[in-house]
Amino acid sequence: MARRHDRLPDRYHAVEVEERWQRIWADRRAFMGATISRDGAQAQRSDRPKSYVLEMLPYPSGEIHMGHVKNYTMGDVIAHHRRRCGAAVFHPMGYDAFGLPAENAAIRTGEHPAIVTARNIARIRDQLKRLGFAIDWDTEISTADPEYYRWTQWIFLRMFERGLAERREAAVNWCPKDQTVLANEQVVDGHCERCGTEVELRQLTQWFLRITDYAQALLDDMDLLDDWPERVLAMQRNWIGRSEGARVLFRTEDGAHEIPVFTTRADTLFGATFFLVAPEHPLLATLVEGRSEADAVLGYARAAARASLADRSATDKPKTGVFTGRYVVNPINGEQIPVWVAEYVLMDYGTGAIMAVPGHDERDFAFARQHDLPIRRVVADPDTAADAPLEQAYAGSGRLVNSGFLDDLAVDEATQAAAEWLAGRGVGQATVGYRLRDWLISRQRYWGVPIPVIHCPVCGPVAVPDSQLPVLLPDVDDYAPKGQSPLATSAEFLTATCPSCGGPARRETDTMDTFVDSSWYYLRYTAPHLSSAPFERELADYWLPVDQYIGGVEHAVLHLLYARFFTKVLNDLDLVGFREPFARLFTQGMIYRDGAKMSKSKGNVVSPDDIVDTYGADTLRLYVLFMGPAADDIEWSDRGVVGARRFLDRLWGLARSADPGSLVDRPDPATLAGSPHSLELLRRAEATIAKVSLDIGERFSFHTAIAAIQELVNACARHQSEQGSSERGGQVAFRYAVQTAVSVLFPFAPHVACELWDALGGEALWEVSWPTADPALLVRDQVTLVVQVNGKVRDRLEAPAGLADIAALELVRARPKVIGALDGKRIVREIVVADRLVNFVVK
RNA sequence: GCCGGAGUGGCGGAACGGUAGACGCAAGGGACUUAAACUCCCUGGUCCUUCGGGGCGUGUGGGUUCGACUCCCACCUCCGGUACCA
Repeated sequence: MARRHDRLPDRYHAVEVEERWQRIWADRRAFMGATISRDGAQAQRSDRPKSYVLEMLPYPSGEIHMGHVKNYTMGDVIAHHRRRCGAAVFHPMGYDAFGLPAENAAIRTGEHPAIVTARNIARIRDQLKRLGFAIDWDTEISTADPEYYRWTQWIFLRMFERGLAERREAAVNWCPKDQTVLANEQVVDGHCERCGTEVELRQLTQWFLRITDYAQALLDDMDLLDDWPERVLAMQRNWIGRSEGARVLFRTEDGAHEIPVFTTRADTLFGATFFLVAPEHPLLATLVEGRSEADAVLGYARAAARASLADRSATDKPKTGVFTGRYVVNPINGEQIPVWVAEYVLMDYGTGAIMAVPGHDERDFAFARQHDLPIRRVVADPDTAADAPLEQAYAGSGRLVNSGFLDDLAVDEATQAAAEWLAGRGVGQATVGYRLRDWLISRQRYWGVPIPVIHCPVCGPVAVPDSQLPVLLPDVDDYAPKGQSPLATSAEFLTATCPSCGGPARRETDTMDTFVDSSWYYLRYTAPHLSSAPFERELADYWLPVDQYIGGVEHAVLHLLYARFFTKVLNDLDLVGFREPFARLFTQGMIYRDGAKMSKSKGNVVSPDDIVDTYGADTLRLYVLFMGPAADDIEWSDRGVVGARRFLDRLWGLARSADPGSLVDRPDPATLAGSPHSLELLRRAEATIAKVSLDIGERFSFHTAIAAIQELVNACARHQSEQGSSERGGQVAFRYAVQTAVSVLFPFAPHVACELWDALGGEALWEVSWPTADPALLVRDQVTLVVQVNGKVRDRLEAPAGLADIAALELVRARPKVIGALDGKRIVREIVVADRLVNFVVK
């Protein structure tokens, strides 16, 4: 390649340098060749190890923010490092392009969401390119592209065939502002995750994906996720909420109905003094039919149904309830206990009915006190009498009392004995409950994937045949939500023929939750243009699981759980050969400013574009990673950016003083004998290689890697000012050190690194093998020995490395400070840590 | 309440059980400049000091160890997740 300058300009003009190298990389297709051919037909056969580096795909809201910059810079650093270490790297990009913001913009302006989205994508693509990310742009995808979403529909149909997608009535979360239902995971503290509006519960017929069928698998396979952050695993574990217990059958006093309950405390069955059902319990109306209590009970249930989710789930209010006038029989002792309806019993956990044991459950205790129901002790610790009254629920350990055949057993023994007893009589059995609920995916909104189903009055819901996919989004006049999907306003779309009986039918008008789209995108990248299938198994099995996935922790129980679920389903359908999509996960921290998350409404946003304009993309990339540990939340500092730029300026100046010339090999330390500054610089260069390799490759500690490069650059400057260059071999040592700094800086600041590498006489730095340190130069020949007396530092001295303990002691004892510190003391013990310290224990 | 994580200078932070504060920001002093900016050099935890040094310092209190920011126990504070889940 022709040199552009005879020498580097004396000033570093970042934007110019960056535009130049972005052009060169694009022209040379620098980051694309290693992946897959355009039609996705064939993976490039390679004996190199593969590395799939992926960051969570952005929602194209119009602008990228600092969080994106940090996210994609981290991925880019890893991709560059792995590529130069010899891996075949796959580093794709796409857009999570369906969703509410574009649709809401369309409602305001009348512009089609597709146009809004296309414009936003173009803008974001430009911004990403301007930051110089080494992305394989040939594999770019958009989830709103019909060629993508036809496969989202296809996967849905495979789930439908297997009974994993089903339509059923349930109490669901309804956001009155967005006019749509929401998944459980999208409700935060009773409010809509998107817009913050209080969520209502509505009884509706909706589409669900049966993620609960996979609750145990999602839990079990966490064993495969060693390299996931503990907190994400903990959140998922928590969310799935497995609890072991028993299902116990209670029968109404007239024997007409069976009502099962779930309990984790089967041992306390003798303590059940009343029975509660949720206001939504299907048997409730039947139980009170024709009774004087009916009005009160059903009125109570209706009021509960009207309450908001936040009100329903508040724990600090009185425990309300109404007696139904009915009784059930406790199977363990034949006792008849009254049935109440109570709001605190949830229809969607367990069976929607519970046996209440006020003596040993805090909530039941409160309810009993409130409504004057009996409280009976069935567990007592060794210091407590069996008939001691309870002033509060006792949930501790102890032995059973007042419990017939369970008396004297410990809690866990009794739990098991009770379960066995119930099972033996066919009135119960040990079982496992989960908190996880099925994934509600219907959305009554326009800008999403149409659910590919036709409703036939004769056949019911029928799958759209694969040959008719994609079911395209129709054009509509008005995108505004009106409690049903805008798709329903298109008569043409609505009218369909039943694929099964050929009769007139009606098309499903709901669209899918956008988290469905992003549950499989990482597979599509491996064959982004394939027209015969969502992906090709051979390619998917080659590239996946993702070797390094990077994103925000806010998706811990959303995207990350859903994607794991999808992968398991696809594995069970024998479409992929792996059970987990992301082998290693890194969750980055958020960037704050003025103590708050950056947001337009708070007016504390720093635009990446502005920083690039002022300092350059390399400075921005360097700074977002230098700010602090990548996993931590961190406060943005405008001044801090300047430091990153100053560092690049300093390196530029040093490279300029070595330019022009050609690359040098690592000098042989023997040639630097008698050149202490230069030998020291060489050692520093080697130590930097080792440190940066470790920090990028294993520790995810980018800020310390950058600090190490800064130390090397400082050492180069010192070498210059200390006349190190005039030493024998000093010029070569200096060139080598600068060259090394540029080489290892490359993943962080690729443009300026390429420019300087070019000036130093190198070529195509992105393809140059990652350097390895000479181990011989990593061991020091001079060390600082620390002398302690009783663990307190008393002296420090330079000594040759590798001294025997005796020699070290002798050397240290001769030091005046040490003599002074030991004067008049009796040495009890001497500890020598080779090449590190000597500690005298004295009295 | 339960689960997870974190507490180190003015600030972001560093430190295989072995020199606490690397690197950077901000600050003070100096050089350069008519001046400022840029750049470069020096200082920098804290208290005492006879200027040699010395005491105290990593949220608190204990413990293990020759030696603890690091390991163990108890606690405090903050952040995140979750919560009538039976």
